[in-house]
Amino acid sequence: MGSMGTEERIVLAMAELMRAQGYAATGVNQLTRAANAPMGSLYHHFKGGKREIAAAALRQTGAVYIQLLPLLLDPHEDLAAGIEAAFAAAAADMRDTGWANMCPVGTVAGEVADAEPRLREAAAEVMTHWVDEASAYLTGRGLSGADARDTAFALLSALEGAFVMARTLRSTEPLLAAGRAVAARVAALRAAREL
Amino acid sequence: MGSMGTEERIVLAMAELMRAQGYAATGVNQLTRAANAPMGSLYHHFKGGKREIAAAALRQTGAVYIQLLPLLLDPHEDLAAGIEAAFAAAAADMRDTGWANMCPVGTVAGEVADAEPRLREAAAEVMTHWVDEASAYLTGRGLSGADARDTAFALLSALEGAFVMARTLRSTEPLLAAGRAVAARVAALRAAREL
DNA sequence: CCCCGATTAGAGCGATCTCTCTAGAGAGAC
DNA sequence: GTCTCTCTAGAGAGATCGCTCTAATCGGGG
Repeated sequence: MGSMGTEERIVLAMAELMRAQGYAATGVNQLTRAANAPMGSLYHHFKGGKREIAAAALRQTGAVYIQLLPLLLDPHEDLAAGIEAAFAAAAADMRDTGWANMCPVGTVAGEVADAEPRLREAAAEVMTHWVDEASAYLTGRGLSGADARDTAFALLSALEGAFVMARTLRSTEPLLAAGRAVAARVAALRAAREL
Repeated sequence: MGSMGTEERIVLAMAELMRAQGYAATGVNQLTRAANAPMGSLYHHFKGGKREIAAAALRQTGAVYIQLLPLLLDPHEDLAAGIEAAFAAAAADMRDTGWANMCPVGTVAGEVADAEPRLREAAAEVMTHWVDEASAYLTGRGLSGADARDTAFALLSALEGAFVMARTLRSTEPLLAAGRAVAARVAALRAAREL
C-alpha cells in the first residue's frame, strides 16, 4: 500500500474497518492507525470528518463491487444457470475467506438508515447505481426493461440479505438458496415471454 | 408501558434503539433514559452489561418476528401468491411507517458478525429459529423437507436484504421484486413435483 | 537562496463512553 | 420493631470519542 496517496489510503482503510465492524464502532483514532495517516492529514483531506470519509468509502467500494456482476455472469450462456452459479461462487468465496463480506455497503446501510441522513444518501446513491448497472446488463442479456429492473432489485436484495445470513450463520445455505430463487424468477420471466 | 417490569422495559427499549441506530451507536445512558430505568437497575438485572442486554433484545424481538409468517400466509390458498402478497404487505407497511424496519436483528447482525462473537451467536440462534419455524410452516403447506428448508433460506434472505434496500432507497420496489422471486421459486418447486 | 501553499504531525479539548460503587428505599419474615 | 434481601438511584472513575489547533516539514517557482 506504500505507493498510493494518503487520501486513498484513508478511504480504503475506512471501507475495510466499516466492513468488519460498521460505522459507529469505527473511531478516527483507529482509522489513523489503519491508514498510517496522522490526524491532521485526515481532517485536511476530509473537512467533513468521519462522516465524509465514510461516505467516500461507501461510494468508492460500491462502485467497484458491481463490476463483479458481468465478470461472474458472462461465462454462462444460460442466464438463470449463471445467476445460480454466481451465488454459489460467492458462497464458496465467503466460506474460504472466513465469512467476511467483501462490501461494507450492506453492513453500514442498515445501521445508518434512520440516524445518519448523509450516509443514507451515499448508500442510496450506491444502490441506485447498482440497480442501473444490473438492469443494463440484464437488458443486454435479453430481458425487457421492466423485467430487467425487477430482476436487478430481486438479485441485489437476495444477495445482500443472504450475505448477512451467511456471515451470521457461518453457512453457505442462504446464498445457495437465494441464488436458486433469483434464477427461478429469471426462468419464469423467460418462460412467460416465450408463450 | 407503565405496567411492565424494569427488566422487560430495558430489553424492549434496547431493541427499539438498535433497530433505529444499531448496536455500537446505542449508549447505556441513552438506554436508561429510553427505558426510564436507572443505571443501577440496568447492571443489577444484566451483569453482562450492554452486550447481554443486546443479546436478550435480539432473542426476544426475533422470536416475535417470525410469528408474523403464518399470520401473513395463512389467508392465501396459493402459497406462491401468498408470499408475493406478504412481501407487498410488508412494503406497504414500511412505506406507511416512515421506512422503519420492525426488527433489529438484520440491522445488528451485519454490524457485529466479525467483532462481537456473543452477539453474533445470539443473532445466529434467532436466525436458526426462523429457518426452523419457516421450514415447518412450509412443510405444512405441502413442500418436501428439503424444499421447505431451501425456500425458508431464500425467503428470509430476500426479506432481510430487501428491507435494507427499501429503507435505504425509501422505495417499495426491492420488497416487491424480492417477493416475486421467492414466489417464482415456490412455483417452480411445485411444477417440478407435479411432473 | 527565500518564500509559500500544501501536507504532515500529534498534543490536547470538551464531551461522551461503559461500567463500578455506595447509599438507601421497599417488602416480607419473625 | 429489626433483620435481610432485592432492587433503585445516580454520582463518578477511567478510558475513549470526534475534532481543533499550532508547529513542523516538504517541494517547487522566483
